[in-house]
Amino acid sequence: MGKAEYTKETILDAAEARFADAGYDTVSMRHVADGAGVPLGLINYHFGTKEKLFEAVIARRAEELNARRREALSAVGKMSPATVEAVLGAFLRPYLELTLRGGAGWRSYGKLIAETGQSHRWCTLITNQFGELANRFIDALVKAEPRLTRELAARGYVHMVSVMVGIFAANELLDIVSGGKFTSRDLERAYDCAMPFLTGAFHGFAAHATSVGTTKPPARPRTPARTVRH
Amino acid sequence: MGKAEYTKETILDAAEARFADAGYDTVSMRHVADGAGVPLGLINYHFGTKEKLFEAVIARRAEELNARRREALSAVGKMSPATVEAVLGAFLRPYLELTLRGGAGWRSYGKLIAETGQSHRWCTLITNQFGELANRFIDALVKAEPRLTRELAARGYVHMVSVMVGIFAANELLDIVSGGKFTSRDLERAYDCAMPFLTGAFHGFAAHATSVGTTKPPARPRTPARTVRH
DNA sequence: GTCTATAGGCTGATAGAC
DNA sequence: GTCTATCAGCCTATAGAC
Repeated sequence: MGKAEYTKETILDAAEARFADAGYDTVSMRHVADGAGVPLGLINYHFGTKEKLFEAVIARRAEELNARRREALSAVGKMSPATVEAVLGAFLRPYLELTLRGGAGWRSYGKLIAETGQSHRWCTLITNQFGELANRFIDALVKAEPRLTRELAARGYVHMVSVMVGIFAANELLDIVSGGKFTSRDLERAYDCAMPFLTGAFHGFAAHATSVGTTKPPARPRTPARTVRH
Repeated sequence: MGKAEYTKETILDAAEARFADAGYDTVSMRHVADGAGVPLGLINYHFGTKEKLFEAVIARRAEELNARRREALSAVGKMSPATVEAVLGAFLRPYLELTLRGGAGWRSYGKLIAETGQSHRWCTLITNQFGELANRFIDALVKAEPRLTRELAARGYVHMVSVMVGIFAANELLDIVSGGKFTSRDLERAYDCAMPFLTGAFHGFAAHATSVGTTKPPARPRTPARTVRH
């Protein structure tokens, strides 16, 4: 690695850590420069603007995460029959493994994309990086559970991302509502629990596919009984 | 309403709308002042700091939302037997109804608490306002589905909040992964689909309660087969 | 309570020496 | 490629006239 490359990586490391901890807006270019031990001007020289720096942070590790997910999904495709659970695992487990055992950089990155991925502001950036695989996972979900309409599979995928984000963003809601008895910091445990939750959710979707599965929802009384019937 | 009260409400209205649209950090006190049509100094006079202004925005409508949820939960408690679905509806439907039919202010507020509620930064503020009811909903979930351990009920509650947040934050992921075929803007439809998803999820939790329900997870092989067994 | 003016500091970005 | 010095603008918050 050339010296310039090394400098850029150092800057990206510092930016990644700071952005993950404090968020894009509260972190200044000076904070990043201090964290990386480089002068301020060097960051603009290498990355142009703050926004481009952020995009570079997101992009740096995206392809490896995508590759691992692609690989895991491919392995699932060779199963017969592939289960919904296996498809969900192919999406979530690479993310979990890298966050837990990929080192400090991946730990920051995992938190960063969780906190970034649900904001309207960076939606196009995130979907540019990770959206490519989304439809292949949705395809796999429909294949594993043919009762799913494409709409329900897509909605389920989005919900799964929401749950994932909630787990990895470490927002401590679980700690608070459980009075500290359970902690959101144990990601292994969170994963083990999220899995039956999500598989159950998709089974619920499949079971109700006939009643909610049309693109135009069936006419239903407006005020009372908004509830979907069993 | 006195003139000063009216001024404060006007400021809160403008702050609510701006914060919901652009986020706390990107909105300046000057933006709020311009939006409200009042001079900058008046905001600091009435609310002190920007952070306190934000807290006042969140607090203003919190009690009404809590009251409606409390009422709905109380009605569910009189059902026999209460269902998981009914408990979830008691949490989600007041939020949906106010967002859809409470006027522009509630529409902004619904978006704002969705975008705020999942961030680490405002976690204590949000749980101060909405955490009180959380344990009553968790209690109701356990009562409706006694196979749930308290841990699973708490985790399920948190996941439900994540899904809710994903729906109301309008981050357009659904629009993108579905190629515009389905839209995240139709909240009624999103609610109707989220309901069977979430009830299925809790049923999945209940069915797996014996295998994942202990506080200390059972010993399980580290590298392969992280998957929870059926 | 309302409004104006301004203090004091931090921001992203750049020009220019080396 | 690296580093220093600096620009111009925006920020929150406040002092003081009315």
